[in-house]
Order: sequence, then C-alpha cells, then structure tokens
Amino acid sequence: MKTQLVIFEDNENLRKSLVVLLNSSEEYQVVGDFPNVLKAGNQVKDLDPDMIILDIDMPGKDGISVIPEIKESKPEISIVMYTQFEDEDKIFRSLCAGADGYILKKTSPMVLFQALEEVRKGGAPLSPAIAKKVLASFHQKANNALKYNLTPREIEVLKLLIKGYSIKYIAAELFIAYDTCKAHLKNIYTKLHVNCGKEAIAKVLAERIIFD
Amino acid sequence: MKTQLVIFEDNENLRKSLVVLLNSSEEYQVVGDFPNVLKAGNQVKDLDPDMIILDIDMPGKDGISVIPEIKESKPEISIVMYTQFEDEDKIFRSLCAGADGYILKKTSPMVLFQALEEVRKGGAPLSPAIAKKVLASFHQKANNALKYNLTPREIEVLKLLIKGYSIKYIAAELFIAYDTCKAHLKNIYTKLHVNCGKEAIAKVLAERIIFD
DNA sequence: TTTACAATCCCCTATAAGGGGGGGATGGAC
DNA sequence: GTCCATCCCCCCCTTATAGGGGATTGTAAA
Repeated sequence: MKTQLVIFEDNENLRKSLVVLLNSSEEYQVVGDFPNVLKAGNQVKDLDPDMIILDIDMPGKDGISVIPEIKESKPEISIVMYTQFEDEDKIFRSLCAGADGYILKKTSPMVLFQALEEVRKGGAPLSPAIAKKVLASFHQKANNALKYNLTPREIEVLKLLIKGYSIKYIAAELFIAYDTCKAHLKNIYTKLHVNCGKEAIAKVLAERIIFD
Repeated sequence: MKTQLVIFEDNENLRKSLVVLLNSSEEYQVVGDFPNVLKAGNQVKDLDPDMIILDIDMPGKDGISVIPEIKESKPEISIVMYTQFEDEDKIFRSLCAGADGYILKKTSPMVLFQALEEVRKGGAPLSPAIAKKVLASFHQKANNALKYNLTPREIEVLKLLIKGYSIKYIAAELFIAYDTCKAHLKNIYTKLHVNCGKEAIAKVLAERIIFD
C-alpha cells in the first residue's frame, strides 16, 4: 500500500519533477498535483491522500490559509510545508494552523524525501534553521527578573499576580496585609513600566519573563 | 580547531564510551566529563567548552536546573539534552530553560553524533518524537477560541484585553460604547469561566488560546 | 413567522484596584 | 555609627471594574 500524496506547488517544473520522482519510488504515489490551492478543500476531499506537500506562495491564495480547512475534514492527514520562506511569521502561522513539518526549498530535494519518510514514521521534520527558530520561541528571556530589578518578594507577588489572583488573595497567600501587597504591586508596576495589573500580566506572560 | 565538549551523564559506561568515541573523531574533543551537575557552573566556567551534552536524571541535582546558570555565564554555548525522558514536562522545561537540542537515548548513539553535527552547523536537533510534541504544542492553539464558543466580536475584545488595555481604551479602539464593551467582557468571562479581566488574561496567555 | 442570539447601548451599585502620602523594623554596606 | 534597600504596615481618595438590571436592532436559523 503506497503512501498517497497530493502536491500544491505553483512552479510547474518543480512540481512535475517531484511527481515523477515520487511516483518512481516504491513507497509513494502522487494522486494529484496542482499549481494553486483555490479548490484545495474539494480536491483533497476527493483524492483523500495520506500526505500533502504544500507551498506557501502561490497565486490567488496563500498555502497556509487552507491548512485549517484540510485538517478539519481529515485531521490525521500529514501536511509538510515546502517553501523558500523562513520568516517567523509564516513559520508560526503554518505550525499553528496544523502543519506537520516545515522544509526549506534551499536545502537539497533529498531532504524533502527524507522528511516525507520521517513523517511516515510519525516524526515531525523541520529544517535546521526552522527548528532553531521554533526552539528560540521557547527560550525565556534570561533572568529578566534581574533586568527589571525586582526583589525576591516582588517576584513572589508577581508570580501570583500572573495567575490572575486578586490582590486580596495574593496577600492571604503570602501572609501579608492587603496594603502591603498593594505597595509591592505599586513598586512592581513602576519597575515594569506599566500602569496596572492587567498590563503587568500581559507584559510578563507575553515576554515570558517569569515562567515556573 | 576542534569543538570542545563537556559531558554530564551519571551512567559511567555510557559516559566513558561517549568520551572515547568523540575523542577519536577529528572534530570533537571532550574536555570534561562528570557524573553529576553539582558543580556544573564552575566546571563549565573553567573548561569553557563550545558544547555540552546534558543528561536530566542524575543524582543530587536535576540536569535541567543548571541550564539557566550555564546559559547566563556563556549564552552562545550549545546545550544538547541527552535523556531517556520524553514526557512533555521535562521537554518543555528544558527548552524553555534554553536547551538547543533534545535527543532521546533510545535512538541509536549515531543520532547523537548527527545531532552534534547539526548543532555545529547552527541547527537545533530534536528527536522525531520530541519534534512532534513540540509541534503539537503549537497545534492546539488553533481551535481553542472555538472551544469556548467565543463570537468574532468577543475575540476582538479579548485580543485587546490581553494586551493589557483598559475597558475604556478597548471601547474606543472598537468604536463602541463603554457599556457595550463591558457587556462583551461579561459574556467572555462567563464563557471562559473566569471572574475578572486579570484571570481572563492569565488564562488566555497561559493556554495560548489567542495569540496573533 | 417565531425564536434565538449577537451586538449595541443605558442605568445603578458595590467592590477592586490604582495612586498618593507616611512610618517602622531589619540587615548589609560604607 | 550612618546610610540605604528591603520589607512590612497604615491612612486617604479617586478611578476602574464587576455584577445586576433592562432595551433595541438586525440577522439567521427553526
């Protein structure tokens, strides 16, 4: 039973080459190839492939935009992005939409085939440069607590604040008076350059300043 | 100029084998190997390696816990986790702390060497199973807005709320009355099962329900 | 057509939170 | 010793927010 593929790629030469190469293998069979994703939803539904190779920059409609539609109709389908773009916006939009892999065209086509193999085995192939960006998104800013000169006590208060707790509750949790807690928060807001608790929570969580 | 390595691994046989194998290569030189991370900070500072192979489960102290210390003293150092654990908690704690790669021991040792190569070239090696979990952490984000049955307008309001904006400001931004905005927020709070804006921000950002 | 609901606006009240003071105790740095 | 930072506590006052009520449109489904 060959793995059935559909390819969306607007470069005719590249697409046809992929079709020929993949069809010559024992493992893969290209059941459809298209230069755009304007009718991707129906095409995928009709052809019912196991895997999709998806370019991003195509005439008419962005490749990323069809991912949700496809994943919704058949969640177990594997979508491998195959593109020249390595800007974070496109990467994260693709991955969030549900892409299972992200391979850059600038790497050798060999890598694409290895990636397909990896997907077949249940992995998630990412080009090294992509993996690096993905990992970087996890790295929390090193010791931002120091950066803002927060005292240990202020950090304790802040940690509870970003859980959404009320001032009253935070005070109780730390066994200090309500007003003391407010005083700490006042100092925290000053140091973080924000004006209220909501801003503080937003800033801390968005920048991943504290995270344990 | 060989790439200088330090290895933290409590399994004597495994560690010594890695030392021998890596030292036999042209590219690597193991400048230190230790069965625990109790003095990792100083050891790394003294030996000043380019790369670190780091186990997680070691006697005395968790491997993950020394990552921040190491990264702080030398941010450009590459840390590759080499462990048997594939539970999400350890993975994400490692990556958040600053790990540059995460390789499972159950894969062949060959893979570790490939991973080191990849790091040398500026990549970020992840075992397929790990990469899949990392990608999965991006995927869930998509449908969460739907999960809570938020209307498009409510999502708009929520997006502004999680930036830390005041109700007044949000209302102005959306060209609606203050009370309308409050009404939306009331519905949002109900749907998210929270009692106030701070809780809502905390919940949304912590669960990555919305993020564009 | 009736029902349902999203989106809009308004009123009122109680509580939570922010902003401004001041003061006292500790412990380390100079 | 003095100085300073930290941490803790208390007061007052204003604003922001939450929670409750109700009402009107338009739209879309039943």
